[in-house]
Amino acid sequence: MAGRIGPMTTILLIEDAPDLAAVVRRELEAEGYEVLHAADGVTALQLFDRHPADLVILDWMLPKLDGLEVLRRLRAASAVPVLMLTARAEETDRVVGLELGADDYLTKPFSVRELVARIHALLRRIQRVQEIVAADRASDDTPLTYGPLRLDPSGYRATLDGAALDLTRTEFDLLRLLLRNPGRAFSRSYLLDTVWGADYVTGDRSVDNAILRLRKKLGPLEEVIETVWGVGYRLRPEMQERP
Amino acid sequence: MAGRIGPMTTILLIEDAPDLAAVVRRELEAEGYEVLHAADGVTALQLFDRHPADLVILDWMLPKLDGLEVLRRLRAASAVPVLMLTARAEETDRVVGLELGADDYLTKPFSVRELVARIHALLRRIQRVQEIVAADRASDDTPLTYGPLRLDPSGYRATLDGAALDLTRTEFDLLRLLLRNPGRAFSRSYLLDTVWGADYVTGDRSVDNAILRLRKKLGPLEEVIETVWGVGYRLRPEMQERP
DNA sequence: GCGCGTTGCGACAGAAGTGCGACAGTTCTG
DNA sequence: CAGAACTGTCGCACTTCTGTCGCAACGCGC
Repeated sequence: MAGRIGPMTTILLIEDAPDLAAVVRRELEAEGYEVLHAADGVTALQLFDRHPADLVILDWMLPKLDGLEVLRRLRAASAVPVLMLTARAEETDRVVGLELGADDYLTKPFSVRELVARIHALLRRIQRVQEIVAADRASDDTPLTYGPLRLDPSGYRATLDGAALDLTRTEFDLLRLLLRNPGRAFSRSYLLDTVWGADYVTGDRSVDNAILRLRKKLGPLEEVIETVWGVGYRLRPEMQERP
Repeated sequence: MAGRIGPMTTILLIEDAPDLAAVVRRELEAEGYEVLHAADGVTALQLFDRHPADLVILDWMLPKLDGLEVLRRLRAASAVPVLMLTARAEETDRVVGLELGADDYLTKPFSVRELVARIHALLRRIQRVQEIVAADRASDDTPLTYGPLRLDPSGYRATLDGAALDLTRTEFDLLRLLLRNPGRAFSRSYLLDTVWGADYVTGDRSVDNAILRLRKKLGPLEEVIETVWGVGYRLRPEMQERP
């Protein structure tokens, strides 16, 4: 098991079956997580309100408020990563769950080891995003250039061939992220997490549109934002100068 | 189905009924597994100590040490996947077993066919967990090379002799997996689990076709993806340079 | 050599992903 | 408070991808 750093990671477990809940709790605590437990949806939401967790494990079938509704309400206020537990019979439903913003799901019966592995992976993913965001926010007032394009983060100003480019904040942030990582492909969800913010909830198509609008403003340079089919977008790597 | 890859997968069968044990053993061996058998709990633990198996089939009712106790002691030392056989269908027993870390259950009487299916599923699931953990450890943005071939995972970009290779996401993922493990043979089901995703349902021929398309795009390099007859595919190990 | 299971491969249709215009709700601005 | 700017959603067309199918070719055991 890995040692935790800083404040303990808190996991909210929403599960009505006492036995299963006990198993999972013990296992997670053994892994060094702090575990909060709620046996029904209403309690869960109240609990989350008072103690925001870093991750939520959510059973699909719940008394009072079913998992789907809990997810919906959670998502109304927070972008906390959610792992859903579903029974095999509800196969089709899990699609709905994912669409509503669950980050992962596990089908019962599952092995606790798998649950733990997925939680690790999920938290790691989140953490990575937060690090990027932090690094992105911090420092870096250095102007960025890409061909005739110039971005001045400190003044939130962009110019193309010396002429001012009128970018909105979203467009600017998006372009800045791309310019900082030329050649790297970003998925839509990644962009949502970093540019829009980890607790902003919206659909994938927002990214499409932001890209669309950004491309338009870039005019002849629009093609430097490449579409990576099935993945996301990428800034075409600046080629080496040569005679 | 397809044969096994690499070193043989070993299954420890803990079952006191001789007839049942014989049937199961025969069936599993026909599937290409190596089967160790113990008729009671004490023998089983000793055996496991000397020959760690890849999976354990554990009968609930056993002489000397009952299944639960065996499971408990197994778990004290190992995370080996365990499939329990129980005559009782009651939920409570399942929970107790789950609590102790069994990974799956089968209620007697069961069909051997189902047992085999579940073993396959279980092994695949475990493999997937390891995959998740591994992927989690190595964020792997390191470019991969193989002769004139170059893969940049972070940019989802591939080049051959410096020229861009237009690969699909699936093709890219597939090639990346191969490049990460040159010389290792992958079965179709493994590829389906890792490249396509463990819960994606499709036929084996999808893999064939993906390989076909990938080979085409590789042009003169197509032959580096070797067919391992009756098993799957493999990237031909890169040979040492020589004049 | 024969038969059987496996693989290669082209064709095709359906699925999935994307570009883009239009619109409406929200926020900003004067 | 009205108008402008911004941004998320939706719908549609279009492109690209990919699973399936049928048949041919191949490998392997007998």
